[in-house]
This record gives sequence, structure tokens and C-alpha cells, in this order.
Amino acid sequence: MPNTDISQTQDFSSALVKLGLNAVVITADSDHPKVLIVDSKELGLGDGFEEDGLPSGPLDPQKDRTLNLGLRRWIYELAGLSVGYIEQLYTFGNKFRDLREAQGGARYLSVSYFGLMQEKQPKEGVSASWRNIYDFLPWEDWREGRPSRFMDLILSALEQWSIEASSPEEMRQRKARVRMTFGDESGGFDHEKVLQRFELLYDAGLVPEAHRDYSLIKDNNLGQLKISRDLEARPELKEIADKISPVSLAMDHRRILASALERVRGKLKYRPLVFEILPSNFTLYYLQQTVEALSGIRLHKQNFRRLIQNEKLVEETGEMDTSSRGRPAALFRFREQVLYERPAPGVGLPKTK
Amino acid sequence: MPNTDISQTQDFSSALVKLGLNAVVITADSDHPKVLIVDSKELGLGDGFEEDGLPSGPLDPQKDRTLNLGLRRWIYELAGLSVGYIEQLYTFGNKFRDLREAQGGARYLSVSYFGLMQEKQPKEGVSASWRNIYDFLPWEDWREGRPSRFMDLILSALEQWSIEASSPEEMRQRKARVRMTFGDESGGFDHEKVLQRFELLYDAGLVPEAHRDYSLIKDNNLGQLKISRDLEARPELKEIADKISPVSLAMDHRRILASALERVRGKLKYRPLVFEILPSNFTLYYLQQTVEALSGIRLHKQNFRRLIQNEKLVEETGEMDTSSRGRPAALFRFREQVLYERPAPGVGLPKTK
DNA sequence: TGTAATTAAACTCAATATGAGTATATAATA
DNA sequence: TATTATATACTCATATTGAGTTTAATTACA
Repeated sequence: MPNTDISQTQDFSSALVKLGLNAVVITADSDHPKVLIVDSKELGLGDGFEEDGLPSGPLDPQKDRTLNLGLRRWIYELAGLSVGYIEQLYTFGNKFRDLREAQGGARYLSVSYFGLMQEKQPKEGVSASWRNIYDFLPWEDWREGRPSRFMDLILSALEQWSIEASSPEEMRQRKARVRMTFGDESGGFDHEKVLQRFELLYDAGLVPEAHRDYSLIKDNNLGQLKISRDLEARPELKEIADKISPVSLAMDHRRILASALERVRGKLKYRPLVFEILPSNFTLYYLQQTVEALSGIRLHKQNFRRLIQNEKLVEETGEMDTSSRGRPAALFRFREQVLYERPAPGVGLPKTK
Repeated sequence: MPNTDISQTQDFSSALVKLGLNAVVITADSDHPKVLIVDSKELGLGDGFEEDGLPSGPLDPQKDRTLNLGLRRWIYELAGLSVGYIEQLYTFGNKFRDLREAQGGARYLSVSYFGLMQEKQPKEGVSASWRNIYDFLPWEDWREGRPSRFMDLILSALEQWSIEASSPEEMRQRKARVRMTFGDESGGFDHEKVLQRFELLYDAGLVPEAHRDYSLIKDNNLGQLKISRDLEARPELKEIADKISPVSLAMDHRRILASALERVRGKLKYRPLVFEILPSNFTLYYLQQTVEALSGIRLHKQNFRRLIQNEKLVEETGEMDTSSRGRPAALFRFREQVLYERPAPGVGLPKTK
């Protein structure tokens, strides 16, 4: 018989770290995809960190039985909301990810989640609110065609960044990276590569966060972080960055938001995620508009409907929506049954070309 | 000007936890998908924990600049191998996930990764080895048709589990869960649902780990964990569990392996992952066999080749493979260029029906 | 030396899915 | 009653997929 007395086992992991949780809670209406954002002071970041951010907080190792429950607790404390669907996104653990760590604090890790829910107002007296996701990532919204106001700015700044490479080989690599993420004249903008685009902008000093982090690094003498050298040479990039991103978020929260949007866009195609966001009864057009809001592209109405109905994702309620102007639309509900029928029922976005 | 002196900020996350890293390193040859496994004594689990497991170890908050690098360090220390491709899988943080935690240790979290590499032998003197993944998850290999030896055992045990439900509603739910994960007579086995299948078997007491954990819970008076009640009533399930799983792994490592296999199977379709495993030159049939080994299904040879070539994933080297019996096959290499061309190049498995 | 066995690779074809439209129906509103 | 807005049905060419058959180039062995 093996000895199963736990107390005899050796200490397997002696190093201690701090653990935070971040939530990207997403909803949408027919116009906009939205994310839950809390006021800077609720984040407890302290003086000098006056940016809004994602609902976040430390894991309570005693109370929070699972990471999932800890996250729900924070969303409830900060916004008074209960999220339906929750899924883990990524764990960030780079050294000095939280720059305060550099000042001798413990290693700081964050586990980020994304959640989906119907739009409900945060409870009274709480400084949380729903914000349009495209306020934070404006180049991701292609529903009215190419967002030239942002794309032109970005592409010319990235062209400049490519040219400034220190070697021809590096220039080639930079150009390839730009083309892969933002495409070129002939198209090639893959709507799913949300995170890669944000990371490229950060690396090229084209988001305010890059400059903020650079200042923090300089003020605290952390020369070992590589971001500094490139940006030192070009402080004037800050102005372009401010034009590209009208608003930014605390720490790396905009990066986490980008991960979440990427995940939603990807998963929409093969999982019936949208229905977590929609009211129980909806018209097909409202469903389509919600999918369009999240995916950032316009869809072909007839083909979208054909797909939804072929996949038997919805069923008629028998009721009609009379609030619209023209011919009343039939109201549908999600056919929960599909979850027990087929493996991968999604709303089928067109393949990116 | 905001005050950016970091030292003034308040302590954001005061609770400390221990952090471990787990690696699921996968490779394959034309016959089998393989995973890197280390000997029980290398895991430092202490007496009474004599099971082999995944290469694992604590994060060193000082040395390991990123989680990624910490993981690579452990794989190198335990097996002497350097892995090429690495990707984060999931972070496990349930309370009492490591049962030793219950004895007053700190909360224990694990960040798991999966990696892909060509099959290289672990360095001398190290107790790490490549093991056939289907030794651990034998019901996942459908290349020779339905693995009836395991499926029959499993389905009848799960039918029994369904019937034993405490209410008609619970019975209905159990049956639906079984059908969703393992399918039924008419098919419906979705090869990607690897994790869901393992979790169902665990919950139903059909893997040895469930009984091992139950013993640990009982020996240490941890009545609060829900697994105990169901299993207490049916210790005879242990025998069936041993037949279904000829070998198991330490802690929840088999569950993590299941997550990794699921991820590989899913991602194969839209990312050129296989090429991380293949030698630089390979025949189309060897490529196909490797994909088959990982996905657990046989593919239509002609259609597979058409797809690979349409997608321009490979290019001819001009050389031929003469080692085979019949007509020599042309040797191909991966066309790295595709990474800079199209958004989602994969090997295109057939949709699950 | 000749024939069977073995493997590669080109080609065919029907069924289905997709992209891009047109036509018609049903309502509110001026 | 005409106009506008929206919903929904139907069409059609093209691309993709699934499931073969045929032909080619080699080795093994009688």
C-alpha cells in the first residue's frame, strides 16, 4: 500500500506569486459591441494610474473555490452584474508585466477571462459602464467599409516603422508582419487577427500605452526592458498614437480586450455564442446585426438567413415584432436542442480572403 | 502630470499562491502520436505518489522571465530537450486541485502548455520518455475503425451510470451528456471532444484517478469534495475503470493531456501545426499518416493530397524517397511562405458529422 | 525474366455549399 | 393611394467536398 499521508510530501513549489483576475465582459446591441469598463479609482492602482480598465481584482485563496467563481465575485462587487457565460482566455505572467513589481513587489500574474451576457445596467452607485469596444479598437470596425480614417494613419505610420528598421532583413520582416496583420491595398485584412494587430501597434509605438510604459520604465530605471530603445528615438510618435487610439486603458487591459474580441470573432463561427447576448426572442435581422457588430463586417442578408435556418439554430415563436417600420419580422428563439445534436453549430461567417 | 512613482502605489493583490508549470510535449511518427512523460520520482511528489506524469515544476519568479521560458527550462532539466513550438493551454486553479493543499499548504495553481517537436531522444541518464498518447486515451484512436474493445465497455458502464441517477431529470441529463460526448449506435463521436470525454469518465468513476482521488479525500477527511458520495456507493467500479484505462498519470495530468490532444486536433485544421513535428523533408503519405495519428481518423488519400496541394502548403524538393516498397514518392518540404500569405492554412480534416 | 504486389499520383464525377444576386410580400407613412 | 422600409422567397453560377477509377513506377519473388 502506498503511503498516502499528505503531510509527508515535500514542498513542491516554494516560490510564491500574486494572482489577479481580469474580466472582459462583452455584450452587444444592434449597433455596437460593448465591454464592461470600471473607473480608474475602482481598480485600486493608486496615484499616477488614472486610467479606466477591465473589472479586476486579486484571487482570494480562501473564499474563491475556483478561479471562475473569484472572477464572478469581482464582477459582482465592481458592477453588480452576474455574467452567464464565462471562459478562460489567457494567463499573463511576464516579469515586470505590472511595473510596480519592479519595485520589489512579488511576481504578479493575471488570469484573464471573457464573458458574454445580455446588456443589463450596472447597479446604482457603482462606477462601471458599458463602452463601445470600437472606441478602444476603432480600426476593427469595417461594417461601413474600410475605416480609412484610422487605416490610412496606421498604414503610413507602419510603413515608416518598417523603413526605419536597422537592417534590410529586419525591414523585410517588418513589412511582412504589417502585411500579415493589416493587409495591403488589395485587401488581406483578416478580421480575426485582432490581437496581432494590437501587438504590432504596441511594438511600433503607435498606441499611447507604449509611451506610458516607456515613461514608467525610464522613471524607474528599468533599462533591461527592450521597449525603451526604439521609443527613445521617436517621442514624436506619441502624437500619432493619440490620434490612432482616442482612448486607452490601464496596464495591458486593451491587449486583453483585443484577445477577447479575437476569441469571440473566432468562436462565433463554430459555437452558438451570440445567443448568450441576445434577448430570448429576437428577429433574424437583429441576430444578424449583433453578429455583424461583433465580427466587424457586413453579411449578406439572404445567405445569413439561409445558413441560420439550415443549421436549425432557431425556431419560430409564432409572435411578430411590430416595432419596426416595414413588414413585421417573425420572432425567433434559440433552439437549445442543437447543443445536444450537432458538434459545431455556429453562425458561419464568410471565410476571410 | 500624474505622479508615476511606483513605490507609492497600494498593494493591489495581497494573497499569495504557489505556481506550477505543466508541459504536454507532443510528437508523432507514422504510427503513433506520442507525449513526453517523466518518471514519478522526477516529479517530486513524495512518497505515496508513484505515478508517472507530465514534465512539471514550479515557476522560478526570479530566473524565469516569462512563463514560457520557465516551462522550457523544466523540459530541458527533466528531459534534456528543447521544444520548438509552445502554446498556452489552460490555467487550473480549483481549490484542493492538489490535495496536499488541503493539509494547509498554499493555494496551488498550474499553468499548462502544449508543445510540438520532432521526435528526439531524451538525453542520457534522464528518466523521460516518449509514450503513445493512445496508451492513456485508448478510446480516442479510431484509425482502425471504432475501438470496440473500449467503446463497448465505456458505453455500457455509462448506460449504467445514467440509470443510477437520483431523478428522472438527472437521468435524462446524463444520457444527453453521454450521447454528446461518445455518440451512439448511429455515430456522433466527435473526435475533437477529447476533454469532455475524459471529464465524463472521471465524473462517472470510470478512470482510476477518480478512485485514487476518492481515497485521498477519505484518508484526509475532506468531506467537502463532491466526488466522494457517488463513488462511495460503488467501489466495484474501480475494476471497470482499470480495464478502460490500462495506464493513468499523476494528479490531473491525464486531463491536461486530454486538453492538449483536443487543442491539437482542433487547430490542425486551420494552422500548419503538423510541420513542427515532421522532418524537414517528407512524403505526402507520411504527412497524411502523421495527421491521421494525431486526429485519430483515417483520411481519403486523394482528397487529402488535393487539399494540401491546393493550399500550397508544401513544395517539391526534387528528391525522391526510395525507402518504400512500391513506386518512390516525391519528397516535399513545408512552404514557409504560406505563413506570410494566407490567414488560416491548415490540413483540413473533414467536418465531424 | 516475368508477374504479382505495392505504393504514388493523376483524373473523374456527382452532391453539396457558397456568394451574389432578383423578385415578391407586408407593413407604416405621407 | 403611392412611397418607403423591411421581411422573406427564389435563382443561378461557381467552388468545395466526398468518393471513387485509372495509370505509373517501383520492389519482391517465383
